[in-house]
Amino acid sequence: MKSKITLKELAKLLNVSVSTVSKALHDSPEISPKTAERVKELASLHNYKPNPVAVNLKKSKTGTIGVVIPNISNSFFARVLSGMEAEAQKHGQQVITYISNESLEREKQICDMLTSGFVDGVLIAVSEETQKKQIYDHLFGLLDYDIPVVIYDRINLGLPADKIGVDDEKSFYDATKFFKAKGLEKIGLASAIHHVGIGQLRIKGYEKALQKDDSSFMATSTKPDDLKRKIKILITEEKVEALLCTDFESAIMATRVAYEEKINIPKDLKLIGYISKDIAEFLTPSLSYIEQHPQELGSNAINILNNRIEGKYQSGKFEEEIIATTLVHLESTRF
Amino acid sequence: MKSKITLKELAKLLNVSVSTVSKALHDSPEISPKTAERVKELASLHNYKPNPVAVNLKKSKTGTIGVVIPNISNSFFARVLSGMEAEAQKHGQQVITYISNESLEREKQICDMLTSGFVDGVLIAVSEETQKKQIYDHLFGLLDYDIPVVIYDRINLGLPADKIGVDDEKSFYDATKFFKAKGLEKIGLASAIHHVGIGQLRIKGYEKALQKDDSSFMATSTKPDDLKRKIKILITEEKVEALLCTDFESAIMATRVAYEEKINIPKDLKLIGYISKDIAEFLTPSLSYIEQHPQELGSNAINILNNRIEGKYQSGKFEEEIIATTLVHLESTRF
DNA sequence: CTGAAAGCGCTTACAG
DNA sequence: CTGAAAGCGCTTACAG
Repeated sequence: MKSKITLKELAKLLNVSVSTVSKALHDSPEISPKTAERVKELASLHNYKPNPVAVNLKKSKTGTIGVVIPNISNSFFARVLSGMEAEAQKHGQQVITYISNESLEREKQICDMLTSGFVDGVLIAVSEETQKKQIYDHLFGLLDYDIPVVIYDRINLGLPADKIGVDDEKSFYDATKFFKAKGLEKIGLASAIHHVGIGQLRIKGYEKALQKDDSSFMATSTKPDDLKRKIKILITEEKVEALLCTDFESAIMATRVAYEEKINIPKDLKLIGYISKDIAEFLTPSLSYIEQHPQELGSNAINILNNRIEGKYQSGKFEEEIIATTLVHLESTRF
Repeated sequence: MKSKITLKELAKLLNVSVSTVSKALHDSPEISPKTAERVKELASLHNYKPNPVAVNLKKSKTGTIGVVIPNISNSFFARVLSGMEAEAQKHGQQVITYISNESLEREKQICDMLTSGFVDGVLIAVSEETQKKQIYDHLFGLLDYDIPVVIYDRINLGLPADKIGVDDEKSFYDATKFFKAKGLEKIGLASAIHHVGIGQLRIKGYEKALQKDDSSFMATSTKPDDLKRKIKILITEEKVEALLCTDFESAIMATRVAYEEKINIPKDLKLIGYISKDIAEFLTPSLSYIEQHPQELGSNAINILNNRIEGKYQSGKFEEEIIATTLVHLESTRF
């Protein structure tokens, strides 16, 4: 076992000062080529690596970014995290992950802890509970401590911070228009997240796309049984020709109801869901979905945060980036 | 904005020394109650929190744990991470996430970086490529630097480190026996991960459970089309009565083939998959699955690592914990 | 009971 | 070109 060697030990072995070693390893022009050579040789022989904790203390930064995730089992957030991690690596930064489990209490604890200075900046998607109760004191707490914060995905909260999100409204506007252009008249919507911001935006897009004389058909509920009942009414009684689903639960539930009621997808019912690619492609039939480009969202979030950290943005003015979605057609929208 | 206050500033305001402040905040018996009181009051007034980077430097530790994940979109690993994060929080530790994307090269970079001392210990599930090529030098690199490593989930590599995994072999042994007990004779297996350790263990469990005179029926391939073709043969020509699927891909593919061939699940074909609860419950029909208790795996992994870090285990002897799986029956195994 | 000093491992302005 | 010194923010053995 090679125990980690320090600058001091290296200096002693070389009979030079610690400062000389440090400068040599940083290619300082102050150091003679000969000395630099000697130092580097021994350093690489001993596999010297500077202690990051010491470097960070000296530089008054941590080199890490805190990411707060409401629910990691949600494949969307998992992919966002993946994009963040990849981008952070490029900048030599570490990603510390915190999972709020959609709980305000947990989110408060996390934010509170982050004010101690564990991270150089924070990326957060607020929990459902936080959105519902609209309590944002803990976020202001971070801002008070001058810790840069970028809000991602769930961005319509009116907070004074940089934001990056997905074009939720337009995605459903476009999807609805797509069906109308195909001549469908009864276009429905199902949602288990109608009570949260992103759900509302998607619904808004749907409603905007309908003409004044179009009726809207909505099945919304957070309770599976209730949602199922409502979707069943839409499909069997109202006989909608297409259904837009704002989330995983409602999309799967719609598939299920169609299966149970022997409604053929896509012949009798077209379906579009807000679900992730790996699942959409594997469903039976495969489900047309709205691609949100989560990895891109993640990597861009890191970049916005880093720009903020490096003072590249004007203070008091906030960035807001919206990522365009893509409607991907699979079997469930085959005409 | 409250800029972070330091011990030194606090000391100056109180007209005492830095040492006194530090001791007072740590409830040292050396300090008079009166002074302690004064110090704590001012500290809480200014919301003082020790700079974690400085504390860590002093204590020669980082307070963080590195977690290497092959694929975060895999819901199993997402849940494992969630369990790790929750447990780490209990110990006041931070989780730094690294995603290898099943790439040996990336995994090497990560391990190499971790030797610099970013973390107190590492939890790793090695990538598929690493397993296939059986190159473990980078892991020995970590061990050389005396960084504690716990290998999770993909544990049958013969490496000198603590391990925690799932009882892959027994899970499929039990599942096969279950079908046999129900009187089924043609029990098949489908796999897209037959080339990696955990896949092999699951297959082994299946084979062990078959009597000498039972035939085995296997459809294995990493290529979707090829796998589909083979599953189709099993279902339509061999007419297996039940199918055990070792992974998400094969489970979904089996559902799909059954659908396309108009084979009714569970009437004509029983299905069990190694997929996660949230997906299993939502499929149509819902898919009986093997629960691996990923969160428990995650939290136990943290505990093993911490025990190792704290020297609670004998060095040179390694822990190996196996978590028992549970077979959860949903619609696809209804008799 | 309080404080000066050393030190964790590094970087960098300054002196020589 | 090299090194002594100060300092990042903290903790703790030691002296008084």
